[in-house]
Amino acid sequence: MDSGVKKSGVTSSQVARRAGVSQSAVSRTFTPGASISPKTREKVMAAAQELGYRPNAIARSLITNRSRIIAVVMAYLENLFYPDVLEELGRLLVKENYRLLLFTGHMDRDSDPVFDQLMQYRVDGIILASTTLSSQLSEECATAGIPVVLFNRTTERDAVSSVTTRNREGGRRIGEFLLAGGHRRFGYISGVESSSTNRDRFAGYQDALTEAGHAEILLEVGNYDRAEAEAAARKLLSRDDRPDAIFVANDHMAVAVMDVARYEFGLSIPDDLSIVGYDDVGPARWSSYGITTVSQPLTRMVEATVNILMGQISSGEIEAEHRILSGDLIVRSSARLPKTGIVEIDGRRIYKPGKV
Amino acid sequence: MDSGVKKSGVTSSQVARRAGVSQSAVSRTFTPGASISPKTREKVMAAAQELGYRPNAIARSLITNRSRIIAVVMAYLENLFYPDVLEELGRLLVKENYRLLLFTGHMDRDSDPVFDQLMQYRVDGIILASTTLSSQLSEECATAGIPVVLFNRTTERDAVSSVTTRNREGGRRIGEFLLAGGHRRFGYISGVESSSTNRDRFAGYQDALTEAGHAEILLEVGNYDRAEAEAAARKLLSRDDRPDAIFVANDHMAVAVMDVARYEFGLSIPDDLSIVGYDDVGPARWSSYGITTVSQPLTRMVEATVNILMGQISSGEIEAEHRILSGDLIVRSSARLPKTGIVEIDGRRIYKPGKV
DNA sequence: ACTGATATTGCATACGAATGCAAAAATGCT
DNA sequence: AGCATTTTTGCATTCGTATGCAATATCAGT
Repeated sequence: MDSGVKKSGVTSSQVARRAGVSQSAVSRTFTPGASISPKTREKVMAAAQELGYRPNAIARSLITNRSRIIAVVMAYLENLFYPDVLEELGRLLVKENYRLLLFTGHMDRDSDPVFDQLMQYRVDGIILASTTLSSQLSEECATAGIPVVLFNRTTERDAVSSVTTRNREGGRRIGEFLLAGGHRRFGYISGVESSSTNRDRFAGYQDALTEAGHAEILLEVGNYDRAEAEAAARKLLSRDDRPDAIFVANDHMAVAVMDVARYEFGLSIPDDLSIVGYDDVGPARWSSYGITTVSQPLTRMVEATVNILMGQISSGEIEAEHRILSGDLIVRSSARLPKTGIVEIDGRRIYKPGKV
Repeated sequence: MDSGVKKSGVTSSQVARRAGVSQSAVSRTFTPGASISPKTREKVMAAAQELGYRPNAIARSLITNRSRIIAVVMAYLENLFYPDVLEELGRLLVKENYRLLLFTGHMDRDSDPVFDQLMQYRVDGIILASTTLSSQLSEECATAGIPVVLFNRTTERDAVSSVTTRNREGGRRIGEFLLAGGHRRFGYISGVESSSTNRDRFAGYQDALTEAGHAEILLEVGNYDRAEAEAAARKLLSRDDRPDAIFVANDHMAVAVMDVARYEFGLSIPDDLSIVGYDDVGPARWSSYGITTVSQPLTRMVEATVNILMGQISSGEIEAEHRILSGDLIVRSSARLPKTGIVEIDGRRIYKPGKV
């Protein structure tokens, strides 16, 4: 019943006794850079091995005041973009010897419980990747002296760090692309209207169109939600002046919109209708969709996020930092092609007007 | 500089001093069920409010020996099934006042670092939802006295709890369905061959077919991976004796297989080729795919998982428990229909042979 | 008002590891 | 060998909270 059983209640003191050294020696053996002779380290390691000892991270954090835990708040896993982010985050954080505490679920007005828990676990940093999150939460965290990074969104007051892409530029490029493709009636299916990402993408789109004299954009709200996007698509597509080009605020919704267009309205894409998305998420690349979309450089975004956090954690300086990356308009088959401006780079077709 | 700043280093002692009570009183105020008078609780609460105090969960776990953290190991987020699981897990665990520590990434042979970290953080329970995980890890955890639940997989030695669905039955039903649909040449694209889930699904499929005299199944390995599934599909579909029905071990791969069949081989589904998947994950329901598939009752699976964990944690008894749920064969449009056996329940079409 | 029972409170200690400090050991140098 | 210097070691304390125990306060009943 207790042959190999090592009901991990093994403490450093027990190891110390077994190895014939002090508890400090054990601690130092497991603390990189601590002063310990090879000989005692050897002894300690042996004893630790036998007893199945692992340092208790909880106790350690208590005294070091570092939990080595990063909280990730993410309320939107249906959109594959976020699982991808999560996976990449996991990879990087592990490399930095950090753990990932995940908080999911929409916590609209009711953000307090989450905040409470973040605080209770004394996480070393927080990544907010939830578009629907009250921006109040981020400020609270920042006030509490915990490094916070907004992922793929910003707030007006830039008191808190963020990592984003040039959404406005992306929206503009989409507008230009559709104009160059000879479209005449433009639609937009929005994400959550208050989200910075949505606002910027739309603003850029609008910029391009109005400059070209196309003031009118048919707008419907999709809230980044599949079902709502479908409903929005139905509304747009049953109009008499049905648009011949729709920019959908992200690929997650664009996929739904394409399905509605094809299977409910019998439209042929891109002949009857062009659709452009945003994110370049998995399904956008699937043959059934082949969505023309603006890519978000996920890996680099995650790198930047982790980088900011690590910097702030080690320096203790929490100065808001804003990393803005850029993506490309990746040309596939969901939208009519302009005559010029498409270049091929690394096997990907990219729209770069003027730079031909 | 220190107006509202509450650099959360606030301790119970500080609150105690402020409230004019002992540290114990503060602790008791925040410990449900502890002996404390309404009056002092009031005082403590007020002081806590002012100082922005939150009990330090780390310190608390140290003494209670409960971290209220559940580790979730999940190495496969590309398959939307798992993000869905994750979201549901988050929901339920939060309800039980537990936090979710996420470990991602394939840790094939090299499972030790993960295990180490699980142990170091003294998690109260572990959910293993990674098909590629060495079954050794689970045993190690169990040995260490931490409740472990395998999610959507099992091991031979049933020393560790698990939650699964009747995969063998599901595979069999798929076989029956395809037979009833009049198919003649059967293919199978497997998941990770060593995974229990894959083995069971295939075994059931095989059972049904061999009983009907169809001994031969054309088999290719997909490893639950999109790219590999595509390759497998190409192999199967370029054969002279191309199958007219393929069971793909999960929907994640089935989607890829459909794309290859349609766009690379110009096949019409289900006229030229029937495809059946497993899981009933999001994309299976999208109009572009409409995959006929066996559903896995995700919500109930997650409930069962959390339920087992909570039971074991509170009782301290770690007796392996196996919950086996069952799903339905949901009929959509990716496979030819049999003449009989399809019933409609709650708006879903389900294949229930014999029970017409 | 007095007694006995019950509800609250504070004291002191424990949890497991990290670390400043001083003692001890090892090392280098002449 | 003798001394100075560096490295290693152990002691004692600390982190923030929970809790057994004894002391104190509260209350009900007569």
